[in-house]
Amino acid sequence: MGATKTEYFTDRQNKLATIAKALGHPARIAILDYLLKVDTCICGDIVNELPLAQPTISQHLKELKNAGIIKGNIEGNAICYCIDEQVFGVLQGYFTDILGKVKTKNLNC
Amino acid sequence: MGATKTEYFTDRQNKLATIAKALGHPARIAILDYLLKVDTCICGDIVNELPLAQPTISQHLKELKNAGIIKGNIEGNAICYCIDEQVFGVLQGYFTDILGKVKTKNLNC
DNA sequence: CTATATTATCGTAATATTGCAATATAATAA
DNA sequence: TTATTATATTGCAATATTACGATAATATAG
Repeated sequence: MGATKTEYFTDRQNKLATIAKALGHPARIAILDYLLKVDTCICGDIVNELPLAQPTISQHLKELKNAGIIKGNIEGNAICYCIDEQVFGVLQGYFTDILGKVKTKNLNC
Repeated sequence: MGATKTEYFTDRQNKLATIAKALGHPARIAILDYLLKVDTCICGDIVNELPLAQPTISQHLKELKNAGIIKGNIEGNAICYCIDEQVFGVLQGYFTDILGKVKTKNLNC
């Protein structure tokens, strides 16, 4: 036990959960905030911006990348990270859908 | 080590991460899907809808409730759960904001 | 070649999550 | 009162996540 039973759920449910899970850590939200703040997408200074050790940030970046939230390109001896806007389109679509359903159904507890 | 260092991040970052984390499990996405599918918000049959044991579902419901994603009211000997649309408004705002920034900045890797 | 700089990976400890059986709690029904 | 029904809590085992020091890998600079 202890492992998520992904086989019991649909692809869509698993995919949404994967994206949400990747966003479910303040350091990763902070990384996205920083990526949005800087104008360039050469992001070799994320390590200096966050109060976490370099291996930890590298790990968080990897998770964001695995979930398809950011993309990374090798640029000389640095790596250029930037947000993959497609994923946010998917998420926004999901929430818009939920909001629409909630409003038309007028569910009240 | 091992615990998330929430004290290093802003309230907004922690709050967003908490909501996203709560959505980061397929069972909890499935619960939300079901809450949207049924017309009533008397939801005592979630246990029969999902392939998980009753204590597990109770735990997932608790997490969704703690994150402010659903609300629950006692209704006789059952409990009526429904989605709290406010949270989705917050999330949608966040993603709309991100999408706007990404598009105006034209970040490409 | 030898630094230096940047990022990734390995190994490991601390902590959190997931899932369920057993049990408890609370409201209603008989 | 004693069922019955619905949900929550406890306790525990299996697994995952978080964080970091040490080290590896890769590219550039000198």
